[in-house]
Amino acid sequence: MPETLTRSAIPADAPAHDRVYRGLRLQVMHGELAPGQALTLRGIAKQFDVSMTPAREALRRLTAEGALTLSASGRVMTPELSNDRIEELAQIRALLEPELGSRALRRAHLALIDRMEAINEANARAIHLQDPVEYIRTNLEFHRTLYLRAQSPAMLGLLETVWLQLGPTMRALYTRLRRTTAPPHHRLIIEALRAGDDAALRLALRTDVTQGLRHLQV
Amino acid sequence: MPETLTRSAIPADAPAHDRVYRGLRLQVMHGELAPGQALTLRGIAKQFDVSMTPAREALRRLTAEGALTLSASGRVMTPELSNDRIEELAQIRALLEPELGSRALRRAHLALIDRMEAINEANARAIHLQDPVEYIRTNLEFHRTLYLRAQSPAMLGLLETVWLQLGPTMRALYTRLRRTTAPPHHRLIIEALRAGDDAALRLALRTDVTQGLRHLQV
DNA sequence: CATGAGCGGATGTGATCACAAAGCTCACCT
DNA sequence: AGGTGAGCTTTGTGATCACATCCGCTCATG
Repeated sequence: MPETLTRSAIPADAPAHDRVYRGLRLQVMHGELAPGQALTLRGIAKQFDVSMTPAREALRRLTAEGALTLSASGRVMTPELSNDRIEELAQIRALLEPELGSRALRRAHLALIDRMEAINEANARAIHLQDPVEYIRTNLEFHRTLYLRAQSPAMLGLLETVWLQLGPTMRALYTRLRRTTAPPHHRLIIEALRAGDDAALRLALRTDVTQGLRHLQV
Repeated sequence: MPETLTRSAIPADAPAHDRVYRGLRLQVMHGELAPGQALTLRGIAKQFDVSMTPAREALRRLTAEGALTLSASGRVMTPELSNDRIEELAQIRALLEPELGSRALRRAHLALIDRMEAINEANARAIHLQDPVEYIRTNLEFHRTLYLRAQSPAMLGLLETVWLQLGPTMRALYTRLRRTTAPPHHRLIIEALRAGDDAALRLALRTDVTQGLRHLQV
C-alpha cells in the first residue's frame, strides 16, 4: 500500500522526450544510479525505446538541472560530488527546508500529519529491508509531503534540483553504511508539527538535513 | 570600458547548441525580451544560423531552468509571472543573497570593493541613459561580483536561475517606472563591506533585493 | 453584425543519416 | 615487461525530412 502513495505514473500519451526525462529523473533522484555512472545517448534511447532525438533532449534537460554532469567531450554521467560540494548542497538544504517547513506549518492539518506518519513507517520498513532506493524515496517523500503545503512552488522546485544533485551520492552513502535505525528527527518534526511550534520545527528540519548528510563526508 | 567588464564572449568553437543557449540566456537574464514574448524553434534557428536540432536543445535547457515557459502545445515563451510568483522569487533572493554576501565578506579584499564601485558607477550611467538592459546587466553584475567571492558555486547557480526567471519581468518594471536615481542600497552594501560588518551587509542586501522588487507588484 | 465551420500556413515532435572526434584494443617495437 | 601507435568502435553533434497538430484567418451563415 505505501508504494501506491507515490507511484508517480508517467502518462503514456506524454511526448517521448518527457517520458524519458521523467523516468531518468526518478532514477537519479531515488539513487538508482551510482555516482560516476556513464550514460550514452543511444543507450538511453534504446532503454526507453525511442530515437536519439528525445533522448538527447531529456539528457540536456537533466544536465541543466544538475542531475547529470557533462564531460568535456560531451559525455554525460551521474555527478561525483566533491566533499566541498556535498557540504554546500547540505547547507542549501539547511537553508531552504526550514523555511519551507515553516511556511507549511501555518497550513498544516491533521490529515497531513497522518500522511507523514504513514510515509515515515514505510521509511522504517525500507530501512528494515535494507532497500536504499526505497529508503531514499520515502525519505524525500516525507519531506516533500510537508513542503507541498508551503504553497511555494518556486522554492520547492529549487530544492528538488538540490535533491536531484544529491541522489547518486545518497545512494553511495546509504549502501556504504547500512543504517538500521530510523532517522531520529522525523519524530521531532512530527511533534513540532502537532504542537504548532515554528522554532522547534525549523530546528528539527535543519538537524535532520545536516545530520543525515554529515555522514556523507568521505 | 565598463562594458568590457562583462562582455561574456561566447567561444566561436563551442557547440552550436551551446552558443544558442548562452546567447538566449543572456538575452533573457538581461531583460532584452518582454514577458510573454513567444519564441519559435525555426525562428531561433534562423536567428543563430543553425538547424532546428541545436535550437531545440537550447530551448529545452532554458525551460528547464525556468528562463522560458512551455505552453500546453509545446510552444515556448518568456514567463509572465503572477504577483504571487514574483513575491516568492523575491523572497528566495532575500534568503540566498544575504547568505552569499556573508560568505563573501570573509574573503573580500579592497580590489573587489573597488571593482564593485566601478560597476556601480556604470550602473548609475545606465540609469542616466535610461537604458533598462544595461541597468539590469550592471545591477546583476554588481551582485554577482560580490557573490563570486563566496566560493559557493551551487548556491550561486541556484540564484542565477532565479535571476533568469525574473529577467523579462524586471525589464517590464524598469521600462514602466523609469527610475532616475541609483539604487540607494548599493552604497550601504559597499560600506558594510568596507567595515566588515556582517549584520549590516546582510540587511543591506536583503533590503536592496526586496525594495527593488516591491515595485514589481502590478 | 456576431458566430462558427473550414482551410492553409506555421509549429513542435521524432526518426534517420552523415560526420568528426574521442576512446579503446591489441599487436608490435624498444 | 612496458610503453606506443594504428585501426576499429563507440559516441555526440547537427542537418533534414515526414507528420500530426495547433493557430489564425476567411468567409459563409444565422
